Amino acid sequence: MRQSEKHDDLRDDAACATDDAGPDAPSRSLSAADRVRDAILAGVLTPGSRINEVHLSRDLGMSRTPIRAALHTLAAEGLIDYERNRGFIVREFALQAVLDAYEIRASLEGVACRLAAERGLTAEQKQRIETALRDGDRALDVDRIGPAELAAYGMVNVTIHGMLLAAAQNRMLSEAIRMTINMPGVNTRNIVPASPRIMRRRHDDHHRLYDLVRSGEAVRAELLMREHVISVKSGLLANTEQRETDP
Amino acid sequence: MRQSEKHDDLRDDAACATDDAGPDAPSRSLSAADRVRDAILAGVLTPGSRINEVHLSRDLGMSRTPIRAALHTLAAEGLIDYERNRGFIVREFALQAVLDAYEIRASLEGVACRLAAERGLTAEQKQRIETALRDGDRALDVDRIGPAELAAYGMVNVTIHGMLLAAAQNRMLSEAIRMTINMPGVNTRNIVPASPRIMRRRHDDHHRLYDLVRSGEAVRAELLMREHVISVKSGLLANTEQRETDP
DNA sequence: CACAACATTAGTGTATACAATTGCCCTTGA
DNA sequence: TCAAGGGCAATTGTATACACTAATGTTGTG
Repeated sequence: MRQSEKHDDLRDDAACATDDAGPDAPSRSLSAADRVRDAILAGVLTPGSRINEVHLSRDLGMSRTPIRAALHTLAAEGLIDYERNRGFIVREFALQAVLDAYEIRASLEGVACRLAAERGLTAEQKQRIETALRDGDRALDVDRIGPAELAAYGMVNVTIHGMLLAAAQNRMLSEAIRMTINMPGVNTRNIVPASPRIMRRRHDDHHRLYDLVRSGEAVRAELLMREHVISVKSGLLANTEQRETDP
Repeated sequence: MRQSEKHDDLRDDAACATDDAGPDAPSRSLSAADRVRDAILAGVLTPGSRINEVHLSRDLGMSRTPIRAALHTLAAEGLIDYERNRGFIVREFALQAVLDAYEIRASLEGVACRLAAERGLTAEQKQRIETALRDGDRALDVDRIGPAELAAYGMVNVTIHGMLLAAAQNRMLSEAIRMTINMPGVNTRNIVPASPRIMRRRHDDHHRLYDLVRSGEAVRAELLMREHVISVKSGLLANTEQRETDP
């Protein structure tokens, strides 16, 4: 079958999954969920294609039982669709859906930021944010922003947004935001390419957000965070349009 | 065992699950997910208690396999927690979490309303909303709002919010909003008790929301919907405080 | 040649068996 | 009396077998 070839990319990593077996090793179904999720986000499993449980179980070196559990989890997360007696299908996300996801995320992170401002930051959160802010300053204060600086700034970005989200102290909020990030095409880690000027402006937002949250200016913090995230959407949109007319 | 007694309430319905077996019958795991979800939302399965797969499978008249699939789904939905080798635990929601859920929902429904205003309503959606608006007018235009009127208004409420959400044409948004509603203590169906004056004001919001969406005033629609949902939170909060000091 | 009915096969849905882990109770010793 | 340890029961994790559904190919007929 040619469908099994689609899963070939997973097989290599499969070997290393069976060897560890440490006491804290995640259960197979959890590891399977992570593996399949990564495969979808990385584009290895192409949207619209059906997921064959037998092949997948062979490739991941486990039986169908944990596989099915993982697939049900991913279905509830919205990454794959389930049809009775037809199994699971990798969900397709239109560009419009991706753009909408930024709207949703902007709104949610805005709320998170407001709650964070109302509830305050722990000493550790403050410290980690301040460190991240300095790291960001350093990464962006160079003539040429190379891959190393980009990677560093990516971590800075994750840390700051993560700390503000943690300060909101609400799990549902975290999960909803994760939904908006866990979709093909959206990825905090892979920073959308942007000019140094825009990146510095975004990082300036981080400074201002921190100041607003720390001083408890909840409404302003919410609005700025919304704008901050939406600007990424605009950048993505411009980038996409450019890419379409480019080649 | 005393744990099995906890599931007794499920057993009665279990009988009718096995008899139908129509061609369009949902798979066991789906029906199990629905059943357990309802049980949690209805408070039959108490927060904090562990879910015993064997007992549950007996009570629902199916094997553990579809049960486990259903539980994984519910875990991804956030209704229950999963701990490796310890199984599933009904999640507890503090009052603060419930209140936060309203904030999240307000924000999300606001976005939905904005998108609906931008994207427009279909003829059918318009018609169904207009019908619902009239039904609501009729239900509230009485001297004494009794259980029948309350139930009728509940359906009106669901229809209007549902149509506006559908008009937003975004699945992730729908799913995220469902998350905020599918939690114990929050329930669109069970309208929070409110005075006739407040109910009429809320329904007036519905009229204004429809007008704004229909005329494409996206920003105003978003803001009004936010306020509309938040007001329910305030009502709930006042109600809870009153109930605590009452008896 | 087109098409429909059937046979075949691939694939999902569920049940059951067994392995592994956890939690509990009882014993034993200080 | 209490703490530590060990064994047993309960419960979860995974594998496998089988039933059932859907898809596919094949063959016979108009």
